[in-house]
Amino acid sequence: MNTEDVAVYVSAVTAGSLSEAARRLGISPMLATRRLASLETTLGVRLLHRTTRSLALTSEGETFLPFAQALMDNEQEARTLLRAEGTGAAGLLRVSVPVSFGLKLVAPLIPRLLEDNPELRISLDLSDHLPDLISTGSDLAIRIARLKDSSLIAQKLAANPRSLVASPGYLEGRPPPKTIEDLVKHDCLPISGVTHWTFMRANTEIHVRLGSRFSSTSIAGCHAACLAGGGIALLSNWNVSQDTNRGRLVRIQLEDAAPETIAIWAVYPTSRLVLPKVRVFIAALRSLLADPGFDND
Amino acid sequence: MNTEDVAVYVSAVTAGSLSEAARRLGISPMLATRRLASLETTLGVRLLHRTTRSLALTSEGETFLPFAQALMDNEQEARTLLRAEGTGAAGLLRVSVPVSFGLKLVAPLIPRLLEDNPELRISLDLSDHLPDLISTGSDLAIRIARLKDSSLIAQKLAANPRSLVASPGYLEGRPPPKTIEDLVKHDCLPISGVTHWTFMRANTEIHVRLGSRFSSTSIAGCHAACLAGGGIALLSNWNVSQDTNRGRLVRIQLEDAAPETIAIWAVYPTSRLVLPKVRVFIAALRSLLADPGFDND
DNA sequence: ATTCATTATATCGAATTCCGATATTCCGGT
DNA sequence: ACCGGAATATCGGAATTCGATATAATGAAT
Repeated sequence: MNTEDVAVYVSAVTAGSLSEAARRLGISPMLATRRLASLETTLGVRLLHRTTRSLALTSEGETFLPFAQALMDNEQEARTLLRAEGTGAAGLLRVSVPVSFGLKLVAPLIPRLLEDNPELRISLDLSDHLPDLISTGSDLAIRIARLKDSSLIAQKLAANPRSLVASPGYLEGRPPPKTIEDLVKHDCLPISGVTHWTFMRANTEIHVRLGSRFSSTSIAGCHAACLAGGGIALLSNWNVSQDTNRGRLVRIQLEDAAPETIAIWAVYPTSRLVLPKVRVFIAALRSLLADPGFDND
Repeated sequence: MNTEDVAVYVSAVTAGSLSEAARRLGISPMLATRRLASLETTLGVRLLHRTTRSLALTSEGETFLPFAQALMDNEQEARTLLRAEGTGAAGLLRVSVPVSFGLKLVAPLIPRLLEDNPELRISLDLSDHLPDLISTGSDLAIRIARLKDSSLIAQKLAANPRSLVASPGYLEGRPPPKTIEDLVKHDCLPISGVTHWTFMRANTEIHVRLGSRFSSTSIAGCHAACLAGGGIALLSNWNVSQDTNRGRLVRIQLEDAAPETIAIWAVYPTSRLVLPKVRVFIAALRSLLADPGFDND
C-alpha cells in the first residue's frame, strides 16, 4: 500500500470529488484517478462510488476511512518527529583521535560542526593509542590501523594509503632505496613497539624487519624526526601531502613493492544507538575523506 | 511511503538482519536492501546502521520504529475488516426488475447468488414500470431506458441494443420493411403510451410515428403478440436471441436507419451507502452483461 | 592468523510501471 | 438542449523496478 494513494482517497472524500482532491494535492485528475484505482486494487475492494458528477463512499470505503486517516496522521507525526530529530545533535561529544589526524584533519572540521550544531560541544582527545572508550567515557574513537581488533565495535570509514618519505637533507648523503633490500639498510622511523613494516607485492604481503635506532610513541614524533632528516618514515598520504608538495619531504617509490594500505576506522563503545552528535561528526568526517583531493590537499 | 518498504524495515529490526527479513518476507536480499534504502530516501534519514554482520537502529530508526509498527498493525486491521466485510452480503434484498429481464436474465443468477451468500434473501419484483423505490422499500431497481430521469440516482450498467423482429408467419403475407417509410405501413407492437420509435441515421435521431392497433403495458405482452404473428416489435437483443436463433422470430434490418440503443440502469433509492447485498447483486449482473455472448445466448 | 559461509550491496539489462498529453464519454446545472 | 467540468481511456516516452550476476565485507570457526 502506498500512502500517497491513501492520501488521494482521504482527500477525495474530504473534497467531495477527485478533481478537487487532485487540485489540493497538486496532481492531475488523471493521476488522482489512477492512485485511487491502485489503492482499490491493492485492497481488493471498491472504496468510492463515483460518477462524473458525484462521489460516494462504498461500505468498504466507510470502513477503511478511519484507518486511512490514521495512516495519514501516523506518517505525518513520524515525519515531524524525524525532522526535529535530524538536527538534534546536542551535548558533549568526546572523541579520541590520533594526534596528527586530529590536528590536520579533525581540527579544521570543528568550527563548521559547532556552527551547524549550536547545541553541540566537542572534547577532542588527541592520542596515538586507542583508549578504553567505556572507562574514559568516550563516545567515539578514530583509529588508523590494518584490521580492527575483532573485539572492537568498529566501522571502516576510508582506506588509508601511506608512503615512505624522507627529507631531501637525509637523501643528500645517500641514494634513495629502490628495493626492499635497499630499504632495510636505511634508518627507519617506526612507532614504538613496531619491528616490521608490511608491504604488498602482487597481492602478497611482505613483512620487512626494520633497522631502527629511533622510535616514538607518537606518529607525530616520527614525522618530526623525518622532517629533521632522521631517516625514512612510513606516513599516511594525507599526513605528508603538504610537506611533499612544498619539498620538505620526498616520497620514495620502491620498484618491487608498495606499503600496505591500512584503513581509517570509527570505533564505538557500543553497537547500540548511534547518537546524533556522533552521527554528525562521522558524517562530516566521511564527507572529508570522500573528497578526491583529500589525499593531496 | 510504501508499506512494503516499512514491512522490510520492521522485519529487519525484528529478525536482526536484512537477509533473514528477506527470507521471512519471501523476497530476495537485494530487494530487501532496496526497499529499506527506498524508505530511508523517502524519510530522508538513515534508519538502520548495517554491516554485513551486524545491524543496529540509528537514533531516527528508534524514533520511527513505533510508527512503523503502528502502520503495519493499522494496515493489517483494515485489511482484516475489509475482507470480513467483502463477503458480508446479508439480509433481504428487494429488487424491482422489468419482467422479461427478470425472467430471462436475473432469475438464472439467483441460485448462485444465494449459494455464494448464505445470509442473503432476495425479493424479486417483476415490473415493467419503475416503482417508487422509497415507498416500496426497494433497495434497487433495474430499468431499461434511454436516458435516466435526472431526478433519479442511477448508474449505467450496460448498453442495451435492440432489434426490430417479426414472426415468419407475419412476414409470409408481406415483404419485410426495408426503410423507415416501409415500416410505418406495418403493424407495430409498442408499449402502451409509446407513440413513436426512435431510430438513428448517421448519428441523427429520427422519431417515427407508429401505425399501431395494439399495445401492452408489458414488453412481454408485445413479445408474445409478436411471436403470435401480430406484427413487428422492437425488442432487446438479449430478449429475442433464443427466438431468432430458433427461427421463431426474424430480425429486420432497415437499410436507412437502426433502432436507437438504450441502456440498462441500476436505480438506487439513495446515493449514500451501497450495501453489500446490493453490491453483490450488481456485481453479478455486471458480470453477466459484460459477457460477450450475453446478447446472443 | 586464516578460511569460509553468509551478508549487504553494486551493476547491468530487460521488463514493467508510471506519467503527461490528448481525447472521449458522461453528468448535472442552467 | 446545451455546455462546462469531471472522470477516465489510450498512447508513447521516460523512469523505475527487479532479477541475475558479481563483488566486497564480515565475523565465526578453526
